[in-house]
Amino acid sequence: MFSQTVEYALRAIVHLAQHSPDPQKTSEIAAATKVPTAYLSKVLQGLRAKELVCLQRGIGGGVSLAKSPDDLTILDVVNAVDPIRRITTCPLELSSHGVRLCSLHRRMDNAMLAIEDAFRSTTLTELLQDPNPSVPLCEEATPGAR
Amino acid sequence: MFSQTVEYALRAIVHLAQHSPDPQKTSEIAAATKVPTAYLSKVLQGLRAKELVCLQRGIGGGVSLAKSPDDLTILDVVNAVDPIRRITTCPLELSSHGVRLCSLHRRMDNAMLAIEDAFRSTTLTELLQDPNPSVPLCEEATPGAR
DNA sequence: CCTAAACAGGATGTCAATGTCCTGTTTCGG
DNA sequence: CCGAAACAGGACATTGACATCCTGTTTAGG
Repeated sequence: MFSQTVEYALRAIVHLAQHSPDPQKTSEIAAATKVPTAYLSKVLQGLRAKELVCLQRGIGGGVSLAKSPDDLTILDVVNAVDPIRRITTCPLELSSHGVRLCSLHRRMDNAMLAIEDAFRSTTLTELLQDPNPSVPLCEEATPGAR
Repeated sequence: MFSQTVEYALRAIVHLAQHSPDPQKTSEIAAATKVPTAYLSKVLQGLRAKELVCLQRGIGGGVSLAKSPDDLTILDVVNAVDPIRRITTCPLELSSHGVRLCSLHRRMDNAMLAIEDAFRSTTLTELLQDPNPSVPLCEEATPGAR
């Protein structure tokens, strides 16, 4: 349903948000998010192209969010790497369907609209503040030990 | 978002439902739905494996629905050819997340759940009875003007 | 029983997504 | 200025989705 690249991009952005505004090295993100380092590098370049992250070369460099976690939604990330393709015209190219989708494609597009809306309404900050015992990307502290 | 194969399968099923219970030849379905004939054949074989359609060889043969359009949902078709993969365990394999997904994956799974529910609640009969000026797969009659 | 109709299914081709590797370029700190 | 750190990006490998082609098998009907 969602591409692997979307999953990777979201993990990376979440990791960055957790450490915002400190820059993180690609290798650090890769290790923390269990994403192949070399591939993550490509994914991050895609995020930079959409100006979601800043990439800084050289010693002390790394990756940082280009905008506040308050202003960054899940949809921003998804659309940056693998845009949700809404159905805007009849896939069969029936001219009379044009903008007025038939019941089948109307329902399929409604499904995608629902996802778009859900993702647009969730910011990174909300994700991290979610009262959920499992913190994104993080193993829970083991109660007894540690 | 949805694979091409899902799109093709839905078109074929809709076409069959429109002509139910008469069997249709694969080539007829292909022409009506604008799906490559040889590929449609494979897709239909997948639908047969899930017992959604019956395939009959020889003269007078063809493809027919294996169940009533009343009992056939969009979800049945989607899951037959390209199942919606819900997120049931942490993709990072964090043991403490296990069944209790973190906020990120919880939201992603909720999105897929919403689609599942929407598709499960729509039968083929409902699709065809939808008060929509555009009939699935069919070009509208051109009424002189407009 | 023979033949044409119609599906069955293996072989093969193409392409984009995913993933790896290696070398180049930039940048900071000393 | 020099060198190590860190990203940049091209080349390449792998895999599965999508698609085509061709031959085989089944079946109804004359």
